Order: sequence, then structure tokens, then C-alpha cells
Amino acid sequence: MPELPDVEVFKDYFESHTLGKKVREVEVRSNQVLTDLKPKTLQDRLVEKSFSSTRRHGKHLFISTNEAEWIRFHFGMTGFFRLYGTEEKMTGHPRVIFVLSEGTELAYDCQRKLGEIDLLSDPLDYIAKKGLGPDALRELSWKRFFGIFASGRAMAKSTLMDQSKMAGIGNIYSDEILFQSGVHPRKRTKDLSQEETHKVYDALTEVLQEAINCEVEPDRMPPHYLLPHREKGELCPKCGTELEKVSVSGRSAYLCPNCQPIPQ
DNA sequence: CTCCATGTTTAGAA
DNA sequence: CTTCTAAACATGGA
Repeated sequence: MPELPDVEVFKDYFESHTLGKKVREVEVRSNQVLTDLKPKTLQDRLVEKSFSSTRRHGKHLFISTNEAEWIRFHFGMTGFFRLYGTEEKMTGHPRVIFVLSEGTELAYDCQRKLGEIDLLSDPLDYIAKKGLGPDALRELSWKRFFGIFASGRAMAKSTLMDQSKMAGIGNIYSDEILFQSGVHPRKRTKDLSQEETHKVYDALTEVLQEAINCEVEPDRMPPHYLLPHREKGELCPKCGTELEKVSVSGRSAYLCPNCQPIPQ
């Protein structure tokens, strides 16, 4: 789940359930997701405080109680938030639980423990140190995008997923963006015409925004989207051709061989 | 048992 | 320097 649109939806979810509420207790069930942070430090930082602001950059979510110290959430491949009612029994793989003042509990669930939680003083500083590119939805101008596509030697899918070039796009949404723009994932970005590159740029904006509008639920996405059909044996929602699966950047890429012709 | 999975990092090879 | 590949991380579903 957790690519840019997912994290944006997590942000809204977090805000609507916890903003302004006080943290009564923090329960850490797996310290593996805390990287180099100690459970006690997280507790001391949060107990008796209330969350006041949130920021997202790419796949990272930053949350603060005082604007001076921030908690960074990364969701790995399987992370998400879920709010539980007072008497509700927890399911899944809650790794860190924030008990709120009225007794409800917000769980950071991360089955595969590839997510990360840590503390930092300045999100912008973290973004710079980490070398993250501009947020793919909010900060990526056409000019910058064209520069990246025209100068790089990498394949289109790898470029979209490269967090140092632009932040937020992962395996699922890079496939969707290229499918909607009719570009093969292995196409070299520098070999695209300016018009083709512009189609990719438009698709990027539209796909990410549409996914957020649909709250990232495949059933609610437009009928011509690849995402709900992204499985072997499925047919292209635009032309009915059987979808293909190829490997790019060490990940599986799904594509329609008819709508996205093989480069060269 | 084997293969695969929405992410990132790292080592080594072109 | 850029880019690609494979492997590793931890866990579970098919």
C-alpha cells in the first residue's frame, strides 16, 4: 500500500482521528520498527502531549506536537494506521500503539516490520540529508520533470521510482502512470519525445490525485485503470489484450503490450 | 518446501 | 558518476 497516495490518505486518517487529542500512553510491541529510537524516548516525547501538525513528503509522514520535534513514520511495504474503539479487539500486526485520552487506540500496523519510526527536529533537514527529490505531487514542476527525463539515462519506470529524483512513487503507481501514458516501463526517458514526456507528466499528476480522491481503494478507481487488474492472466482494461509481467529495477512491472509498445 | 509481495540499502558489475 | 542486478531485511499468503 504505502506509496505517496496511500501516505496522503494515512495523513488524513491520522488527522481526523488524533489531531488535538492527548496521548495517554505509547505501547511499543516491536522495537524493530523504531530503528535507533528507544521505546522510552518515544513515550517521554508523547505522553500527555497532543498531536498538532502533520506534513508529508514522498512516502514519509512527519507528525509533531510542538513544531520543534517531529516523529517520522515510514510504512515499508505493509504499514498503515488503524483506530480501535475502546472495547474493540486488535487484529493484524500492531507494532506501536498510541492510546488516546478517550481510550481509543491508534495502531501503527506493520506486518513485515520494514517500516520505520524515529524522531527528528526538522523535516526539511531530514529530506535534505536523505537526498530525497521533490514531492512528486506537490513540488514537481513540468520544467524540473522534463529536466530529469531528458538528462537521465535510466528506464522510465526506474526514474519514476527513484526517490532522489522525485519522491513518492513506487512499484504500483509507476505502472499505473506508464500505463495511462502509453509508455513501456523499459523505455529510456531520454528517448521519449517532449510530447511523450509531457503525457507521462500529466498522467503522473492525474493518477496520484485520482488515487487520493478514491482514498486509494481499487474498486473506486476509474474503469480504465490498471491497478485493479494488476495480476497475471488479467486483461487490459482499455483494449482487452492479456497483460504482461516483466522485471524492471528488480520489481515486477505489469503492462499492456498493445498499449505500451516495446522500445526499439 | 518454493515463490512472491506496495520499500530501502548495499555491494559489485557494466 | 550513473545505472542495473541481486541480495538482504521480516513476515506471511498462495
